[in-house]
Amino acid sequence: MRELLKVFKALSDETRLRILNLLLERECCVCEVMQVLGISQSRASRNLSMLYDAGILKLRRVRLWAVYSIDREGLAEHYREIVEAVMKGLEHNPLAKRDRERLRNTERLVPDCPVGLERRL
Amino acid sequence: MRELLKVFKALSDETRLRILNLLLERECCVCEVMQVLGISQSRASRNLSMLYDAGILKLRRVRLWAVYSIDREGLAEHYREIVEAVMKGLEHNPLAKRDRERLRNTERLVPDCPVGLERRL
DNA sequence: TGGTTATATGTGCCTTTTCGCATCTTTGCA
DNA sequence: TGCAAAGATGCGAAAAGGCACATATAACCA
Repeated sequence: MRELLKVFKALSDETRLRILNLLLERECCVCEVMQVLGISQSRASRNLSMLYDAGILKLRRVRLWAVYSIDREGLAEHYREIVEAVMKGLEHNPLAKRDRERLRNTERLVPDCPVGLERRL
Repeated sequence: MRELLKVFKALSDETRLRILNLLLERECCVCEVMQVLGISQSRASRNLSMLYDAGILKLRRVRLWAVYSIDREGLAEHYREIVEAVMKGLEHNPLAKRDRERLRNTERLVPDCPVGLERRL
């Protein structure tokens, strides 16, 4: 019960749904999330942590970066279905579409250098 | 996005997960929920309303009773999958099992008379 | 070693959620 | 018509959640 609750609580926040929406496209580091969504660094970091603590994300460290992605292998099957439901639910949402587009227009930060990211956004 | 958020918010509360757990067994009226879970009338009513407002439940009125059940037909497919995930997630949970058992030991209230319910609980 | 960058976290403030209690509404029945 | 039972709801208090800001930590590099 506690585990299930943690997952649902993790998913009942707009910021975190927007983050998950990005990660459904591809893995992201904290600063990509923060810049694509236009939110503060602490906000991005903390919300990613919450999704991580709920077991939805996994973390890979590359040099200075913390690269988060959806933990499809680690997730129990029924949780994976919940994540799929998020994808379907956000497929046609305008804000989610815009976020995905902004992410696509952002050059990969990891494992390469973030030079110039500021300028592009 | 708002719709999805509403569903997840509806599911991120222990009381409401316990209610959903009961309704996965069978339809219930407010006073059954309240007595099986051992919670106040206003709490049962309000939490059922929240699940209803999120589109997860449907309502049928029988005489004085408000009989709630999971709205499997009305739910979009991906939401139905979320509800299934709740079922799988609570299958082996001790509290959820105990609740289901208490519900099974409760004689149907609707459409018959609730006489003696107090005594049995 | 010292500075820079990416991320994590402590703190305080504000908003939202949840609940009990009391009250109101509706329905059914005498 | 009047009473009783089931459910809904207004309200205030307590708890939980989310954020910005400041600061800490850790990795990398000159």
